[in-house]
Amino acid sequence: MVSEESFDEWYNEIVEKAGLCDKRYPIKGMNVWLPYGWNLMQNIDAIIREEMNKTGHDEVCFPLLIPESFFKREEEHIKGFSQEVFWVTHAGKNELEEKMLLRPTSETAMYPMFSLWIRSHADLPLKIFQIVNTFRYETKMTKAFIRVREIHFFEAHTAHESYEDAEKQVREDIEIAKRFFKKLALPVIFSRRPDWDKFAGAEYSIGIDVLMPSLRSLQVGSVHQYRQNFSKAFDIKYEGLDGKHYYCHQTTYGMSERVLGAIIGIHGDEKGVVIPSSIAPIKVVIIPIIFKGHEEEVMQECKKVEKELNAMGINSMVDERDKTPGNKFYDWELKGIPLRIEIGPRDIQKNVVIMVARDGVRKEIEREELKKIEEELKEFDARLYKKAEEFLMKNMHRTEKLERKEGVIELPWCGKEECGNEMEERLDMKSLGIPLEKEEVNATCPICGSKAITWLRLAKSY
RNA sequence: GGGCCCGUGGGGUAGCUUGGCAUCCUUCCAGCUUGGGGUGCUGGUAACCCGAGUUCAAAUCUCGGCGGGCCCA
Repeated sequence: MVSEESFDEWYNEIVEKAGLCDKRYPIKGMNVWLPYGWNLMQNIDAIIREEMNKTGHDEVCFPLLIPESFFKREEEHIKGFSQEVFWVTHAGKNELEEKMLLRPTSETAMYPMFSLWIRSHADLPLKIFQIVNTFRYETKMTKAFIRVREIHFFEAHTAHESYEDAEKQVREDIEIAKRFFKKLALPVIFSRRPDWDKFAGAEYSIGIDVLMPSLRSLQVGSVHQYRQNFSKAFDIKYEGLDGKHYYCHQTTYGMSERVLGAIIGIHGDEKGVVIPSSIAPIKVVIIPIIFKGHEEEVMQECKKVEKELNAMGINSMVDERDKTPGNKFYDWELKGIPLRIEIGPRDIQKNVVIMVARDGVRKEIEREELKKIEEELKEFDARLYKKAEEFLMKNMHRTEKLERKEGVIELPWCGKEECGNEMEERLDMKSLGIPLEKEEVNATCPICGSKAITWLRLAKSY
């Protein structure tokens, strides 16, 4: 893992060096996705798409533009976003009769349509999602994948008959998130955000955070319970079994390319990024070790191995470029390909291949036992997760005294906003929120001294 | 919201104080050579963020814009 001090500089360089994005596009916070980076993002999307399909969500795609009148319907929501929306005010030279905005998120685009779609309890639950770009005019410093103005956004929206149904959805979202982040070898923390930091318009919000090597937390996802806040504003009603009309209960679940930012940050090292096999476009790269007089023989063997691996469903590629092997090693390590196989004349003679994992594990594998590679990929992912989890555990501190520490701190909290704010101020940290599982706290709030009712997590965050 | 620093070939830089032919490394392209951790040699392509001002003359000085980075609230 990259050291705390050098992390930010390392990150800024590596995203370009590894071919993930090009930051030279001249609009702040809008970068070009390069083929490799986009490929990774698509593979991440494919995992969440699969989870959505498994849990009965249908994919949709809403228009990018939202009329001003839609956007203005929910008061809290506007307050939260009005400072950062991009407006479309003209068509050619003519001013528009009604301004339109680029969606900063899609509640206000979707919910007027929900109101048309939902008629009776038989239409519920409604579970949809989309993966689209959203726009937020960030004034702070931007950072590739972590703080951008055009966001590659996944958002799931659901509508339910009752609060309890919506609560079930929240629990399902958490389970989806657990499976999702596990596949990416990312250990995450779920926290119920304090009220002063919840999503604009939500009843409550659950934040999903990771801890970056800089010991700052990064929010990589969120689940919101809206209760009837939006359905009342957007008139989303259904007819119940009793013939009466009720407002729906709603939830959302959102994530963005920050997930990729987290993968880069948490798994990466001095050599470059490290990609878990679950999303690696190429899982095994084969490097021919050519010597004069053996060119044909080595290349043919490499291609045979490539073909066999691909037949097993393991995406593989022979690097045929006219470069020296060492050069190729550095190249693929920079890009974070999980496994490398080296084949030279010596190996052909011994009937083996040399396998080197991106994290340094090196093995000789019998030519007949290539299928072991599948297992090696799984073990590689498992090692990534374990290492990241150890880092997180090492840097989560539960303490009863108000003292500055790096990473994530959990302090006993009485639940009062003023005490939470003072903790933030005195520690120079932000609240992540409280643990989802209730537990007894036998301690007192370090600010006011009254009995604590929960733990409050704090961290410096991105 | 407030403050500070920076912008020179694709990437990294020197030059800026004291205005006058733009330095070096790397990448890239061609050829030969080499090939189990950045092979060597030869040749080549390629840059002063944008706009205005001062001046005989601006990468260099002044102002504005855009972009990048850092710190504080």
